[in-house]
Amino acid sequence: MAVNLRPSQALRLWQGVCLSEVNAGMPDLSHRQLAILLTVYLDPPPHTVRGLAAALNVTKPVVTRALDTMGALKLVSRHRDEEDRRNVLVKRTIEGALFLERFGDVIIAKAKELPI
Amino acid sequence: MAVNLRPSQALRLWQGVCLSEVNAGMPDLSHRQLAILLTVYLDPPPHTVRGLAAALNVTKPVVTRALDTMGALKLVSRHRDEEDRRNVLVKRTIEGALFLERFGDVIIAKAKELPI
DNA sequence: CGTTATTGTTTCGGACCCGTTTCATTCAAG
DNA sequence: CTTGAATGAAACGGGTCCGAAACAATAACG
Repeated sequence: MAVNLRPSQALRLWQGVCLSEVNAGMPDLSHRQLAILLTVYLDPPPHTVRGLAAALNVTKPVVTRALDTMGALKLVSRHRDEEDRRNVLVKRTIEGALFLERFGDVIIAKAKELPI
Repeated sequence: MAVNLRPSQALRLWQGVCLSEVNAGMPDLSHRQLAILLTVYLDPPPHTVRGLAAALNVTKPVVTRALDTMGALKLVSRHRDEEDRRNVLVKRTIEGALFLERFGDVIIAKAKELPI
């Protein structure tokens, strides 16, 4: 069944999730960083810096720095590609999976609370 | 009818909208700023700096600076409350309404594209 | 009045993000 | 082997955000 939202529902959903994020003391990831994180977890691997930059239409340093930040938070991990040591492979972590699981739960909860 | 999302749908939705934001060259509003903007447009007025800070559980300078930024973008406007000149009333603008209308359309479109 | 409270703004310091450019490493092709 | 291409990371400069604290301006109260 397709997911159909009305305008006020769409914006209310966004407001509710943004508020949860702010108040939960969640690390403040930029939209670019969140898009990178979600792509790593939702799209099939392998994920390289170049590939992510191309997929999201951002520059490579944006991806590198996002991986620095999210790596420090243990949300993703980096590994050299042993078959082509120029590449860096971005991989998922337990912490990242838990983080996004919780994030998804927030979205689902806010969606369920929406007025009809 | 309640809006029920599955976890993968919720995260896909967020990914799609984040990507649209980044690529559309939309002004980079933080989550706090977006939450403030949405609250001004979705919750009934009047909106004061103090009221917004309390509603979102953020500090007053955060609200003031968000209004600076979004005011420069014409997304909201400020007016002194003539009945109590200590208060500042935050009001909606045409540009802000159009901005959020377009933003809502992006969310709706991404929701409709979600796999079943 | 003069004092206290409330409201919003500004300042300060630190941290982060972004785009561009430059650099180091690694592969591939002549 | 040497040269050139590709990949990711680092450096630079500008801008923004944040929290805490100090600062006006206005109102309320004794």
